[in-house]
Amino acid sequence: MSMEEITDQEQRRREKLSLLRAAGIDPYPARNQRTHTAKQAIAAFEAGELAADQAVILVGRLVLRRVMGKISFGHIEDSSGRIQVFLRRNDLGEEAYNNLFRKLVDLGDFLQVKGPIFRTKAGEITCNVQEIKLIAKTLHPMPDKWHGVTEDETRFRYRYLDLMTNPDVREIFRIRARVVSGLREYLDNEGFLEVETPILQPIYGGAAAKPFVTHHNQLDQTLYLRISFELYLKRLIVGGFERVYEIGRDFRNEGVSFKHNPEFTQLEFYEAYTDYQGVMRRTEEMVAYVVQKVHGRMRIPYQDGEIDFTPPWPRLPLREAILRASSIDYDQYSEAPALEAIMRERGIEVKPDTPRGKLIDKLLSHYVEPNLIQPTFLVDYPLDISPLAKRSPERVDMVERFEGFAGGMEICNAFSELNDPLDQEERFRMERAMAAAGDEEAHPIDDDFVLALRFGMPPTGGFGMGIDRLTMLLTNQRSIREVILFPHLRQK
RNA sequence: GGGCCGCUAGCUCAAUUUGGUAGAGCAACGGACUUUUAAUCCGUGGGUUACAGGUUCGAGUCCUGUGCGGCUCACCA
Repeated sequence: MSMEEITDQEQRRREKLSLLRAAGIDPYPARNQRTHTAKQAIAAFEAGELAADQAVILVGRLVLRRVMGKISFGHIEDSSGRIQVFLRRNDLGEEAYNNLFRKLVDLGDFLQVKGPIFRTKAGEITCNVQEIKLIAKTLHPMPDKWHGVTEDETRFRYRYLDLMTNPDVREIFRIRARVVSGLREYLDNEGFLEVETPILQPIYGGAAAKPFVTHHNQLDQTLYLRISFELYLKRLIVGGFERVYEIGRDFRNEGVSFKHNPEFTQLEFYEAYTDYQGVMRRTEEMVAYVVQKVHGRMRIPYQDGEIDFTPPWPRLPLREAILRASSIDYDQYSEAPALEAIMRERGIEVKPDTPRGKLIDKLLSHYVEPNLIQPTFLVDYPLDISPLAKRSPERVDMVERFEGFAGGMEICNAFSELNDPLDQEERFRMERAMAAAGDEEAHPIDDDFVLALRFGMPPTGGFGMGIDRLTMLLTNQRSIREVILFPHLRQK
């Protein structure tokens, strides 16, 4: 789309702008009037609340126009919807009808119209316009009135055009807002305190990811955009809040794909005096609450099928899930090289010297994740990819952790939080060893966080969920770009 | 980062199997039209075919490179 050059069509609109000004009409007046939205006017008419000669004042964008000589029909659109307008030269006069509406008003312009509501012969509820006022002139021609814009690049880069012409897209973002408010409502009702923690962090942590790096000029300090909220929220549990949550943006300096955007919205909550089992129950209850609030039912369409969010969701040990899907029992391969070898035999690309936990994670995403369409919890994860989770009492190499899946995607991750400061210190040392061995996503040591744990943190369950992915599920979208208003794109 | 696909008028799309004057609908402009529904009818203008090279008498079409986008693999959530 060319935004740089002035096309002949835009040139004509600019000429109209001059003609309007010459006629003493302000094309961008500061004020307008309005008595009803389009939807309110239609509802009031249908309810018989409007007298036959009672004028309403409507505003909106002119989106369709049918000029038939001395009468015209059109549709104006506001955020509540569209309403038909009917204009007659005999009512409006030559000046307003011919010189303004027919000659100087274009599709896309914002209008204020005043007149009574009636029903046409064809049965459409319509405003019989007696007065018309231009309240904002557009200069660029609008997208096709029927097809709108369809090319993804145009839709994302100029999202306003997408929203302007595609009602389904507007609906996605209305649902997204209800998802977020539903989560807040659930957590607020359960006594969770909403908090805000630093986005600019001197030490990043709480996830395995590469950060964005920035710099504070005056303090001459390196800062990282957060990759999670975890370590700060746990400090608040140490401080005595028992239930806290944050909804906000995380930043990860990694690849972009249909399910990854460099910045994405995350919900994390931490709850003292519970464990990962308690968090699992809360997760299915919370998601079910949101699904019910957004859709009014538990079964919703997704891709070719349906997803049923009715709790309880199946719990399946990670080892068993992988065993079933691949017939590989990773407990039979206690050393990474052996596991690596069998994976190579199966034709899975594996980098040499990948740690065992990462191999298991790869088995999960390769064999299991795409097939987990119905909500499912996988439980009991390897310790070496979970440096902040509490050890399983039964096995030293496992932690009390689960991930939730639906629609073939991971949507959440949670565990019994590690609150043993000395164990945490040791885990950080293991991460440092991995970093030394070349793992760019190894968790950096955070001594300040360990200090907080030394002051004592109660047993705590913690949880994180990608809001974008939950929204994908609840709006039946296959790409994260469809649920982020301005997804990341390369500069043109 | 690798592989595959795409980019044509303001918008949506065409353009005979290596090639022969780049078209349509909507939108715009001029005209007709007092109950239309993506109004209809008559007429007119609008293009550096993403960009840069190359092959050819001749390139939207074939070749090479670049940019942007999509899918996919790798990486990840």
